[in-house]
Amino acid sequence: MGDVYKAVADETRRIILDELLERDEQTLFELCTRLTMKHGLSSTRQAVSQHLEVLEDAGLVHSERRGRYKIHTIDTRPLAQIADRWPVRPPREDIP
Amino acid sequence: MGDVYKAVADETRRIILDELLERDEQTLFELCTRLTMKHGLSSTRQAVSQHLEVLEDAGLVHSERRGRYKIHTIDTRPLAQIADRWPVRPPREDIP
DNA sequence: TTGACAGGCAAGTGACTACTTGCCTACGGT
DNA sequence: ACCGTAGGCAAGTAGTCACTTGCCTGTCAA
Repeated sequence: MGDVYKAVADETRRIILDELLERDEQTLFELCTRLTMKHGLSSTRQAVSQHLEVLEDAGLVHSERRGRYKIHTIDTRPLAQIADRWPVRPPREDIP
Repeated sequence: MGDVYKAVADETRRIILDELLERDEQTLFELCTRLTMKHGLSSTRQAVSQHLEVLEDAGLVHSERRGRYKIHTIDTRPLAQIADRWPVRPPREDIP
């Protein structure tokens, strides 16, 4: 099982998650097209494919083959461990 | 301003955050000692110092000089943007 | 004031990582 | 059957990152 933290450490992978959150169940080519069109990224197909592999290892994306297409589905649940590990609250204020 | 995602991408930095969450306001040497004793990490002082710098750039740690000591305080608030960006909910289930 | 302690600065190194390039496999339509 | 499309499989490369090493600065106690 891959590292969720390392998965979201890359900005391109974060944009892929954004894109899948906005429109779930996209193929590799759809994602490539949208990354170049909407986000101005000039990533090759292989680059995006490798990013999706990392996201899949982290459990953030699931994939399913349909004919000659590979459909990618987002799963944000692994991100919950981040919020669970360090509860968000204001820092200690030192008032002398 | 540094990258919060890159800051938590490293396991040592995550352990530092754990340690600061359990006991806030530690010096560099205290953190070094606890990392080696409690977590079995053999990090040098400079390594931990550089990690703290990354965490500070990301806004996750604030530091304050007191005499010859440097006190480190945790601030988990920058982590909220992760939960905000991708709301955690179950993935789409395909029931044919 | 001198030595010990807490920390900083900066260059160098090895490992990892994002990305590319080139070629190959599989499925579908005509 | 054949061509085009969607995707996979490496190997190679350039850049980043974690970590070390060596030396320097500042602070407190005796």
